[in-house]
Amino acid sequence: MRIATWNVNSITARLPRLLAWLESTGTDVLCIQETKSTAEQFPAAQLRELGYESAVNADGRWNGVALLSRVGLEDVVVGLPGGPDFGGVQEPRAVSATCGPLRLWSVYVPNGREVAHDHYTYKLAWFEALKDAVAEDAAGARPFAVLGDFNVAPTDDDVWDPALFEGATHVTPAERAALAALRETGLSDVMPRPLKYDHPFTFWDYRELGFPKNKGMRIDLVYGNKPFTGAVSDAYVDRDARKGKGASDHAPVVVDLDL
DNA sequence: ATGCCTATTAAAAATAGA
Repeated sequence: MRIATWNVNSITARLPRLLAWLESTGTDVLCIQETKSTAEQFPAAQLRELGYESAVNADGRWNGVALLSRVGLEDVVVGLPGGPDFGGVQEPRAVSATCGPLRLWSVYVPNGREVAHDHYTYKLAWFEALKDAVAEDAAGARPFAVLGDFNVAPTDDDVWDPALFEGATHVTPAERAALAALRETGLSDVMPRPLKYDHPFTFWDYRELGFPKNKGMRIDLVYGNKPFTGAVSDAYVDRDARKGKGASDHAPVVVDLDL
């Protein structure tokens, strides 16, 4: 089975690429982030023509997540139970479902913006709620994984120049401690292979030649429990999907499983 | 070439991304 996670930066703008990518890679389950759509605008019909069912949590121009599956999609949970509000609302940043033998989450962790910003406090609270929400499944016997845009670089090796990130979000001890606490529930970071260069970056800014100069970050992660990681046969970042006109600023992380 | 930011909302400029 092949599963993947991809921050598409607008499902509407990315739809032609997304459909072609699903067909060319033969992906069975895809976790999507930043649909930037309402649930009504989500192209469920076109995806169904390709054989995928959709579980969507989306409400407008920002955020939005989804799960696509052609191996079953059951017991869908929309949202992060116990998750914090921002601006008085629960933003659409999580959806989970059972896809064949797997229990999976698609998550879009809040960015944080700046360390002094309310959004950063919100980010840490969101991580705390995520940890509590997944703990039981993480410790369970069923293959389980949280996939998505975590908006944290787990180590200094996961940014192209750690010195440039001094004092910025995505690299702070508190954010990395939140990741460690999540792993403590029984999850491990499934490290993908880079298909070029030394680091499996998953995001490159659109500005200043980020991609051609490989000024990237690894912030799109796959956190799986033991039954999940034990079934992993390969994992890689599909950097080809970041090339050319009309690309997202994130590349997909692909995981192959012996399941 | 992998190439100097993109998407949305809304009708110009603001917001968000990281």
